[in-house]
Amino acid sequence: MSDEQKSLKQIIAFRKEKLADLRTAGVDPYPHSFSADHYSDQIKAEYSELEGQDVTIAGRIMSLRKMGKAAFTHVQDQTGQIQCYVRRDEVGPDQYTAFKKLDIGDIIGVTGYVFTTRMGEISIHAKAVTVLAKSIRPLPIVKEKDGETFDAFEDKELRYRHRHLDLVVNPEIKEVFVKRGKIIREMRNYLDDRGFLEAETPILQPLYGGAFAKPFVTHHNALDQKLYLRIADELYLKRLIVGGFDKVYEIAKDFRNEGMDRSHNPEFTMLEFYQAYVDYEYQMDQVEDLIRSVARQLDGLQVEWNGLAIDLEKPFSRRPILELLREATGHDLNNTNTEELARIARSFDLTLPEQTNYGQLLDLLMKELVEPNLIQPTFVIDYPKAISPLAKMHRSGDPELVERFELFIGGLEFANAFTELNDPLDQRQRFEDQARLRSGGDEEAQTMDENFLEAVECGMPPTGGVGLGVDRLVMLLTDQHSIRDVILFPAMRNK
RNA sequence: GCGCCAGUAGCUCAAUUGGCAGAGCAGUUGACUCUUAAUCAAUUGGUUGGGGGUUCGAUUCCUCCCUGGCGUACCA
Repeated sequence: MSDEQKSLKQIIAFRKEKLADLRTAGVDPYPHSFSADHYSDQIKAEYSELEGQDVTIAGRIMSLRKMGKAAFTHVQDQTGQIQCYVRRDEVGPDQYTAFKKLDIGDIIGVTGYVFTTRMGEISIHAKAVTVLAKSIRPLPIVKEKDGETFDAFEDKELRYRHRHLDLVVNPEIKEVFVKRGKIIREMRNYLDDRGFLEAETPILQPLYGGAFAKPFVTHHNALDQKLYLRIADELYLKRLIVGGFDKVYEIAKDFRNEGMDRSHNPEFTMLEFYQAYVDYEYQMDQVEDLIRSVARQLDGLQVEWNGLAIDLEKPFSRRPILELLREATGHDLNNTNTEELARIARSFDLTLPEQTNYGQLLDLLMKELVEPNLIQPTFVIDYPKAISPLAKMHRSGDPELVERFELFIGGLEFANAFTELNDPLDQRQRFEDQARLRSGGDEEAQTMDENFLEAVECGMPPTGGVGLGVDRLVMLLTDQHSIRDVILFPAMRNK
């Protein structure tokens, strides 16, 4: 492995020597604290007031140009970089000797007055340089001239595996994670302002449910019992609704043991919120409003994503799934059976899985023929009962339809929501139907959850519930096209 | 899971039909008190992702494996 390479070892050995030299010279290379009073961007912004004034900054050495008895260095703090001019006659021979032992990557504090160099760069003329942390492992060095970048650190694998380096060397990516923080904060604010309770439900669950997915399995030693990492928190949050909390939400890490690609990470963040006495129509309004409210905290309601201009301001359209499928296939799918669906799918050259059921076929048709075209925000509504075991029958009286919506933007699914099924007998029946699918080979069919059913049997108020993919919302609002670029430490194979 | 592509120094990349594994930056030593890819001089650094094979000789050809990227399938 590259860590074992001789030349890297050599570099580290040299740095350790310098570290020892510093200690010999009476310099503590790892002091316990330091007080800076300015950030680099602030000094640049307030240059006219600060010129000639003393400031103290702290940060990492990103470039170093030593010239005998003087040197220039760029120091990077949380806000950016600023150049420091260090002159022996100014800082004194002891500090200058110590300074000469420093490397790119070391953390230092600099006190000095603000000035502009002959080349016109706002800089700090150092009066004192303090070593705050010596680095012994080299940083990838990115250089730049006339807007051209040299030796960029851009290997995706290295960036994801060594995110600390990525953040140091490509500081522009910090913006994505700052925005991610804002998005989540605004979600909380939005729901808190409307009287929602933030709840925490189990991640380790004896039964998993609330979505169609394969779980991660683990084992509790003391209980000698199998546990699953949650795939959703739906069933627990609904128990809280039964218990009398009328508005609850959780921003939850969910875990699904499935493939990973640019829109799927095995652990991902989902916002789920449930509100008693409202239906899915109310929730459509609320989701629209929530997304707008979050977008306003960032760059506004006109969003550019993946080269697509997406308008979050116009009312999101609401289209029944069967209507969309009729437009896409030319067939009225009301009252179709599995065989007819399969025939239609084949007529569009879609490859069908060996074993397939009605719900999976509908899903396939949607995915292939409809979803990629749902660029502007669209609520797909009124799903077939067969693929919605937790959603309530449609008020229209159609025995095949439930009150459910999914939100699509840019061809990606962002939310899934129902008027929640609160008829305990119907719910039991649905679980039994799922169990049949399961024994028929559908691994993702949901499992009978007696504890949940018992709760519903105690009486659950009419409820509207929503699940919203947080990572995807971050992707949309930061114009990132891979989920790995909105997750600080995306899942990677063990090396 | 399947398909395509890639892996050479700490970083970014070369290496002709199979013929001594190279450059820039970083590092080391020295010079240099307004530089900014600092400059100048000298210099260190390699099990070419790993195993096996073909060959007098493999970074190059074959094969298996590892890792990643992209696409595709399932899922949000």
